[in-house]
Amino acid sequence: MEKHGLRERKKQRTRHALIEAAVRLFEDQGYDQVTVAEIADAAEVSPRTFFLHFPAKEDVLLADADLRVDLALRAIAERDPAEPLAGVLVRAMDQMIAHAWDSDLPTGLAALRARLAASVPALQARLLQRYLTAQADLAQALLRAFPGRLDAITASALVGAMVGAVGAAALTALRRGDGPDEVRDAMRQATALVARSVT
Amino acid sequence: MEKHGLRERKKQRTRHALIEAAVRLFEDQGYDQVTVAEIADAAEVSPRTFFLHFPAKEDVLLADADLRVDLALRAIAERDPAEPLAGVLVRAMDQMIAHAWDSDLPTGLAALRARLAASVPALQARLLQRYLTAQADLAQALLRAFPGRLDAITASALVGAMVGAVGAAALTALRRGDGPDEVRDAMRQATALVARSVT
DNA sequence: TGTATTGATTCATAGACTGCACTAAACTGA
DNA sequence: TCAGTTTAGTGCAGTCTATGAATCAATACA
Repeated sequence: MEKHGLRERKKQRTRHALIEAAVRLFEDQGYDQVTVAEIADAAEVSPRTFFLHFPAKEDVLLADADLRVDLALRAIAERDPAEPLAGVLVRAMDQMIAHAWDSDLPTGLAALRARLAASVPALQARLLQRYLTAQADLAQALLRAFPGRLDAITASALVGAMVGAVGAAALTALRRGDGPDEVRDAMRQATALVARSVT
Repeated sequence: MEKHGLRERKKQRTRHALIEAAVRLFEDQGYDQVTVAEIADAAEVSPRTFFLHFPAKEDVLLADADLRVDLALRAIAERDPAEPLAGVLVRAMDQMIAHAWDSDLPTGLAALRARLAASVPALQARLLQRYLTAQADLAQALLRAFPGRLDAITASALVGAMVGAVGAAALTALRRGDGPDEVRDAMRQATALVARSVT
């Protein structure tokens, strides 16, 4: 999996420089007040290069979202054949929640992203959109894991309910100023709620 | 509530002209291929005027979304005190589903919007964003309607699950080419599924 | 070493969206 | 009917995101 040598390392370095510059500038001045040109400038890189690494301005803050989805997909694929549907679903969601709070918290990225995502519409929208495409993959994986038990509509409705519930719970917790632990608990509570609809 | 005379009527006329022109052009050429300038031109209006009526290009297709949310809100507010939580939720969602299939189907707007929303990221994002703000309103209404029964997290998780499930079910049905009736049934099935998590 | 990749740059351009000054038409009250 | 006020719409200049094309320069690899 690991790509080779120096070239790749350099690429990652400018990528990180862009992310770091963006985070710092966003923290100081707010999302809308910072232009892509300024981010590129702070990272000592051409503005064009920014779009070589990220398809849009928002994505600089969503760099690692795909990774989480892979975790959930693996959780579904590697299930114990005896494990019930509800258990698999909850475990997959827990993977994502846990990873979010493990990997991003130390860097402080999670807090910033949460704050910005709650207040900047463009970012909020892009985040939701990511979740939506992830939903399709998760639903398909679930359908494959329980072929006789589920149809396509039920599988996607189930995943949609999970993601929708967790997202909504997280957002309301964030909006009322809860700390990371409380937000995580709210998300877990939401998964438990939806899990009850699967008997 | 009704604003007075001629001025307001003229304003609505240009608004409708813009919507109609946009829909027609989108249908013919696709969302990305049509510029705001072309829409304005077809509506015989200045490009600047477009943004006087709609905050962004996407919103010309989402003109009536708020109306549906009001229906659901009213369904929650005017509930029979004896009606159980699950019943109120299902009824509120049914209101939105029914209205969508009554008002937009005849005009063909629903089909176009669904098709475009599935393929145009910008539109998808804006649509999701609308759902999100609607969710917050619905959750609040639900919380008010069942003060002792629910907390803020549970209320928003419940609404999130409903909207998420219905949205996902509709999208998968649309993606596999189902007709309007089948899509509506898929949405109803999703509401029933989530309703089971409320006991 | 020589050649092919490829990350990054520069230049040019499209298109969404905004601020501002302005016109003309529609409302208001006497 | 005639002032004065409001406001939908216009025109223009400008900002910012995003993309395409040509090019450079450093790395990879034969």
